[in-house]
Amino acid sequence: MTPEQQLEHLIGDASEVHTREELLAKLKLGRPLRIKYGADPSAPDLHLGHSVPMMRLRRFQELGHQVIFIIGDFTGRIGDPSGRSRTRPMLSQEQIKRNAETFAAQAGKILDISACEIRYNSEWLDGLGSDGLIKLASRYTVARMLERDDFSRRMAAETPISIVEFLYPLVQAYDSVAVAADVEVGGTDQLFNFLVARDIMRSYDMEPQVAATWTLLVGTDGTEKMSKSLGNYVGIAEAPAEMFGKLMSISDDILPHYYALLTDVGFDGAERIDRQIQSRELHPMEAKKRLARIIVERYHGAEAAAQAQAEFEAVFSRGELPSEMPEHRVAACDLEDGRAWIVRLVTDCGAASSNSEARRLIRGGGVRLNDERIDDETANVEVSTGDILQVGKRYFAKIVVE
RNA sequence: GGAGGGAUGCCCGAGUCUGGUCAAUGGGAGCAGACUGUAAAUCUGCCGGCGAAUGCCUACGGGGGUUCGAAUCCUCCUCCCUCCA
Repeated sequence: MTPEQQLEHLIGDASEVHTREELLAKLKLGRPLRIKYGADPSAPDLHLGHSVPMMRLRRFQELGHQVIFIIGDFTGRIGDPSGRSRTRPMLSQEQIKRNAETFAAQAGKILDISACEIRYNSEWLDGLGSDGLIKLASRYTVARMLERDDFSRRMAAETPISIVEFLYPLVQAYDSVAVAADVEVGGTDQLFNFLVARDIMRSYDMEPQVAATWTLLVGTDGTEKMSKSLGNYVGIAEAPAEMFGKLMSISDDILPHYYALLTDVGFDGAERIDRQIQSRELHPMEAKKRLARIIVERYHGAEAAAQAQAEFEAVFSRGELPSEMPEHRVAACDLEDGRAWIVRLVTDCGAASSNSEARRLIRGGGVRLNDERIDDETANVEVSTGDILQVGKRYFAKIVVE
């Protein structure tokens, strides 16, 4: 590949790059570039949102560049303001260590983790000292800090902004100095931080890193960005069936968005699929199944993906029972004349978190025993081994009396 | 340092002047049901906990108080915001 082709391959689908010219110049040097990616020390469960920049990192890696993961253990102790309206909880050192290990294990599903450099930023930040920190802070101004959209929004909304939040971009910028980053990649929410890093690097007489950001993946709810705390995520480590199901439940509207960011078809391919759907050549459900198949395959292999699809079609299209169901054991001595209170049954098997919730589900008609709806919350139902308890569309359990 | 405003359920936000009828109006999110393609849209119900139930417990930033009774009144504390310096 020529440097120009490499450029296109690497950042062709990025939403912002500062600057393409600089990256091209760096690629022409012919040496392995140092590609920085800041790993969140508080989110050990990676989801598809994380996979977007990571898939791009893999491309860098395939072209012989050096990927550097920065575990923000130091910054994790401060709390990260990026794109959120609330400061994060602080984490303990052991917690961070454990998270970093899960991170590496999960990231390894996307790229070659053994070829990555994994660094903790406490390595250089602990030794910085208060004078070092103040000197670092003197390299930037409050006015420039306030340019950040998140800060101005929070000022307007009268929500507090802590001073440490001003420090965070600086410290993160210092990471780039410490590892001599050539390129930093991440989501668009990181753009501000990346650009601060460019300024800070310049002030250290270093060549500024190239900042490349990709659109944030929208969550399964179709509106907010994918995040664990919003519960709209598909985890990389999730079981094939879960993954497949979650992907099938996304809104049609975001289907092209998912294709573009999560598969190799690219923006053009995603657009083509969208056109086929518009012209009714392709059923949206079919397009969604293909997408789910591709993604499950990436994390679990072709066989598991095929199985997940078959299972999905059986359970949700044809209304059959799942091939595997968790067993719910009931002690015979807890039964009266072979009967159990339906509310207890639903709560005990874990389908409801409280009796009140179980009552609601029952009243709402969401509970079935052997395919028969039970809507009386006071019912004492006869149970025996092999009975199937269903709560909502997705929860099934096989009852075992012992 | 001074002056003023505020803190309510997952989130937003009424209620506070004129104490009880407040588990607390309304919206959003969420859950279940109907319709479907486990899509969207729409419609219906639910939406603190425990109880078969009259009911009981916990909850309106925290403590103390007034009262038969407090989200609502008094008091101290904590935190946030705005303006001035």
